[in-house]
Amino acid sequence: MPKKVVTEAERRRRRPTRQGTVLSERLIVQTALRMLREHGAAGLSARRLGTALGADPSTVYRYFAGLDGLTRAIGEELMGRALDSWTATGTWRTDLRSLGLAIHASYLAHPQAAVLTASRVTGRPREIEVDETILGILRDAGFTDTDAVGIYHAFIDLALAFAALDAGALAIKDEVREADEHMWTSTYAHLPPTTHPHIAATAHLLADRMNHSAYPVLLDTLLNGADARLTSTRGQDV
Amino acid sequence: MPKKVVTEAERRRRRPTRQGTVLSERLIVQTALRMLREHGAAGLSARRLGTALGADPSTVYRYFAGLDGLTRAIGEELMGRALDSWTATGTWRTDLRSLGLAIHASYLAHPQAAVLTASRVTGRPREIEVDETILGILRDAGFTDTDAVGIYHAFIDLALAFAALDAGALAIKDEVREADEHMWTSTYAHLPPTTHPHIAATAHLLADRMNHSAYPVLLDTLLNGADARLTSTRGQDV
DNA sequence: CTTTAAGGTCTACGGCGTTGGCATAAGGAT
DNA sequence: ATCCTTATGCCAACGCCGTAGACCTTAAAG
Repeated sequence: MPKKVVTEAERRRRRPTRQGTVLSERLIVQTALRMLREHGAAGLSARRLGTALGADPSTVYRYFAGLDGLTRAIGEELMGRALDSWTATGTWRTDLRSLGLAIHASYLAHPQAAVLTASRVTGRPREIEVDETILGILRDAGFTDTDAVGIYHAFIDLALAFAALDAGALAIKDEVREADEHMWTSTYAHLPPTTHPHIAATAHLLADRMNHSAYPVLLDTLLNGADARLTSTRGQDV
Repeated sequence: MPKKVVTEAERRRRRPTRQGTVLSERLIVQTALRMLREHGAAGLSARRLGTALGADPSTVYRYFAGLDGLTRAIGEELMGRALDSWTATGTWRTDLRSLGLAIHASYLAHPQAAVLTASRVTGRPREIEVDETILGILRDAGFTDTDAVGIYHAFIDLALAFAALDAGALAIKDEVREADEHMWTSTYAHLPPTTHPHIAATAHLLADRMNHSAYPVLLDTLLNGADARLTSTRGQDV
């Protein structure tokens, strides 16, 4: 890499762009998010981002090590927003549930961005903060360290996996506009009972279900399992 | 699209390529899978695929409507392989569990391909076959239609979401080769207890956990929930 | 054996990520 | 106030990419 990427904290000079805008990591990330929202996942490119910023495309490389670095920063931003929108109550189950939903919602608010970032572990500050928070909730609730780590793992991966999956579905809908939307009422509803009896019998229910996320149900299932584990452990070693 | 895409069944003439190979959807999909495995997700391009096939890149467009169409065919292939590798025993819980693991494993066998396809619903035959199978298992087991559809939804989305998430992690590992692999033993292990007490306290456990998939645990959690639901329903209306 | 059109090939377009070199002005030192 | 250094924005260019349209060749239908 010929260009040295300088971290935001060390950045000293703030030379305005030819068109007058003053760049920053924050501005670039937010512009990228806006472009993703407006023009879809394929609408984000270094060149277009440059134009949108009123700067040369290559300038972005002074702030991020390639578009991949920008992508990770976007993920970090979404994770941060989830955390900011969340408040603790002190009840572990309530807090975990709302935190999971907050993460899911934060990503789904920017489906095109989520598709790019949700399956990446970045190790950046806000992401670590989320991890610390989850582990704290669990350990404070009385889970053993082993249980806490196991549940934490399932919890965070479930949230991220469904953020990615549901965002993918949303992003496609946004782009193909209904071409895909009626899949469950078109393709699946017209399968003959002779070859596909079970789909045919439940087609009306499927159409309803499949256009919503399965995440809340699975989250509750996970929390139920954790709850059971907690009470059984309490019974054992207290 | 200037090139009319002909379905495999209607294809009549099989003109060999300049270099002698005879093309088919199947050959193209398998070549693409091999390229993905050997050169990573970025290693698949129409041009490289053409060279690998001994054909002009644009020939691919006679078989698939763009690389996106090829991608969907690859997903269909992976789903088909999962189904072929699976055998029913007649016990709903055993069968669902093994089917879920088969889907997950089939995708993870080709992480780079899975990343591209796992979050796409294609509506192609083998995918529909899987859906019909799952619904059949559940309805035959005695679940009400409503429950069956709910569990089916959670089940298939869980499998696909984790196929995508875990494949993403694997694909990155394959490419960045350990740069990312030791994240949990490097970044997270060195966080000071003062700022991140919970991560610090469980760092040794985290490193173990985070390099494995949370999918089996969540799958079992889901099946537990389903089982409970089944017995409670039986109690009610039998 | 002729005809016809399927299907492989050629060429070209516009866009992409990224880089190395260059110019200029911001900010510290005097 | 002036100079100096160097951070940071700009430019031009490289080698890729997906894919459209015209063309050509040859398998098969009659």
